[in-house]
Amino acid sequence: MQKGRPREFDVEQVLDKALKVFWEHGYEGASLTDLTEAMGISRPSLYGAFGSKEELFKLALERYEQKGPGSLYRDAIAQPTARAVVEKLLTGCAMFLSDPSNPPGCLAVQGALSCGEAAESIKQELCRRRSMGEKELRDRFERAKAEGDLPADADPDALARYTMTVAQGMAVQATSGASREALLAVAEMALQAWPVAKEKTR
Amino acid sequence: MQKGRPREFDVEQVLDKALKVFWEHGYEGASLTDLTEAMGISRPSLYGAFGSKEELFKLALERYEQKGPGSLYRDAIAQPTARAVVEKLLTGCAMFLSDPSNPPGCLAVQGALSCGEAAESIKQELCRRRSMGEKELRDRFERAKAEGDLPADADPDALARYTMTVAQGMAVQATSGASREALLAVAEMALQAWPVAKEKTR
DNA sequence: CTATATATGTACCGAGTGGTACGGATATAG
DNA sequence: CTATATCCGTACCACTCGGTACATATATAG
Repeated sequence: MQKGRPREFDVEQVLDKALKVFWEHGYEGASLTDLTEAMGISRPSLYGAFGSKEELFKLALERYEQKGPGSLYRDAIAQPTARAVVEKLLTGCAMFLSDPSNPPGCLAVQGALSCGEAAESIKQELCRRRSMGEKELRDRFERAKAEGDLPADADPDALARYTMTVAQGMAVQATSGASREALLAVAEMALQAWPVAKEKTR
Repeated sequence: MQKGRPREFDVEQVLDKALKVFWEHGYEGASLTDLTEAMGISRPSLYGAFGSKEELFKLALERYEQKGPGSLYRDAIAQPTARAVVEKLLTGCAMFLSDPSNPPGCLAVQGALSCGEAAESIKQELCRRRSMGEKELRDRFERAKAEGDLPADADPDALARYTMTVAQGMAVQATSGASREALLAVAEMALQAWPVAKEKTR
């Protein structure tokens, strides 16, 4: 066992509280006072356990992706067809973004979409994560194209970007108060744009 | 003519500078120091001419909508068919969001998507403006439906929300560095989802 | 000219920011 | 027990935030 006085709080538990605050107010909008009050610990305890506000945010972000988008993307990409991938992803987004047990919207979108100089690195980190998601989709669509599951003239790059655009737009909508039904309707509507494989058109 | 010492700067000119700063860094991310330096005036001059940071932002926002989205929406809604409306709107968004003479992205989306308590009223104001845009679209689509330009089973509400979702997603993409070509491709892709009038399907 | 009204620059305000020094409390190791 | 290591709470740091008091400069009105 560890030497010295043991900490009086559960790290993952207070990290969840911090995540919620960042989720609601973004990186810059969440002050240390907001955070420590929600987490129920003092500032020195926070710094002792997490290092800095920036590191705390990154840990909260990892926890966020682990709980939400991570499994969502994994499940989606595992679907047998490109269309099913997008269907799963967009309906999953609709559900997740409007989950009443979470703040509305997406941390990776609204966490630091625009910010002051101090948060520039956070902004770029979030941007990087979003483009990683886009890349995963693109790779999946490349494969679908090779498997004949997408038309030969399909553009995996454009399809991935379109899908991410809809997902990110849904995040903005959710933050603005859109209902779950509304988001699901958007997901369904977005799917109408999906190209059909050649076998089906012939 | 006005009595007293005349101001030594052009109000609209410095307002444009302020707009640019808000556009790049959002409401909270733009400090008074950032603003006054960009505008080339002192703090008391700023307060004398604009009242407060919040009022300055609202004036900049009006100027923003006047220069950009305002005419864009007007032109789009004036199109003869619902499909043409959306085509005009989304391609217009793609062009505007990636206009190299402006900061990338959309002030109404990224200006205060999430924020601290202090900016809550700004956040809600932007939210209100976005939903006004959505309402304009919905009304236009209602009309299109009545005119037989949209199928009888079309859902103007869902169509408007879908269109706004894509537009807002494009704003996030633009902020993240998406190129003009990429945004135009998204707009084109999004149009594939558009329902065709019954005459054409029969 | 004087009186008045507005703008400007300097220098400042209180409040809040992220972050920490330090002493006392609480655990294990010997 | 003592020694050591870690944690906690108070109280504080320098800095930045949005906003302003005040004296001075510059215009018009009479």
